[in-house]
Amino acid sequence: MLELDDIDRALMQALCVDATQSAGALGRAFNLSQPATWRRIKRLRDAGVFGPRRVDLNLEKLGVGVTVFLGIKLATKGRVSLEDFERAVSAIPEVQTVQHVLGVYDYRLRVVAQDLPDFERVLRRRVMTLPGVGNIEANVLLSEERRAGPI
Amino acid sequence: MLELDDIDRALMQALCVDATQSAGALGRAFNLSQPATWRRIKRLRDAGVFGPRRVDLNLEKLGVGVTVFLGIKLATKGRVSLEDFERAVSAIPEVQTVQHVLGVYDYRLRVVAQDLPDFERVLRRRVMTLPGVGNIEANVLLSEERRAGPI
DNA sequence: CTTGAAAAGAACTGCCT
DNA sequence: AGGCAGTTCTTTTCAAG
Repeated sequence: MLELDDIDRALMQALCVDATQSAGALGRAFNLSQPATWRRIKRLRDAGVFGPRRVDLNLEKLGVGVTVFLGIKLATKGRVSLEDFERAVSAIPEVQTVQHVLGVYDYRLRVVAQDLPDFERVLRRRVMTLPGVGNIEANVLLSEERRAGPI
Repeated sequence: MLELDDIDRALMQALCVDATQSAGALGRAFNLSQPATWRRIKRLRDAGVFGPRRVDLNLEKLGVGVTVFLGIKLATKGRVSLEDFERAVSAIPEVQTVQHVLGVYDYRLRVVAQDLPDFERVLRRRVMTLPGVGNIEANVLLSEERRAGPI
């Protein structure tokens, strides 16, 4: 198992927030030289702790005004209907994330739209017509704080 | 307002999935030269459509086995109790994301833990003792598909 | 728009404490 | 383990067609 000290954790956290930072810049924050920092990052990378690097979109600049979380309970379950549902939901461009969950809902969707009228269109014409959909609950995003994680 | 053509959209989408790709590599996918691609990306970047670049953590490698979404309804609302709640929830290291929402819940939390017993500890000792908490609903993540977005 | 080349910066290596 | 000095590679920028 991988051993992590406080500096490793701090490096991971910093890279989660902004992956653009170079090894040199990161090192200065911890009084480490560029190669020392680089070696630590390489060790973490080789251990596979880093997943994909992605860039977030600034949704406001793209005319996206509302983000809504939908909790969906399926009416009919079973292997086939799950796959049908997942295939159909993947075809909706406004759906950013599809999470298969266990609990109150069966699926949770993160959906974006330009405004509420636009969201209503997506909801009525795309989401409510998905195969097997039973109950739908919605939460509109007001604000969001993402953090590095527990490590 | 920023004008986007299909290539711009495809570039954005590709960068959302993997921000490591160089302008040259991206360009080859669309039969564009490296400088042409680079200029398009720079134009998008200057327009502010790209938010922070982050790296995802491979939670399994870090001993994190379960991800749970909590929907929380506050018992007492008002400006003070919201701020109290947000401050307290930010102090829980297992909380990855805090979303203030409008609808069935007041807050949604993305919480990670090593396993279910560990999650129960977090739930009982940290989450259920948060100030103002009323009702809590949980969904355990089974699988997740993230996509580029609606643009 | 293209190709080609130069400048800047980051990544990587070896050797040393 | 960390630091220093150097090399290599990529990214970024510019010149010219």
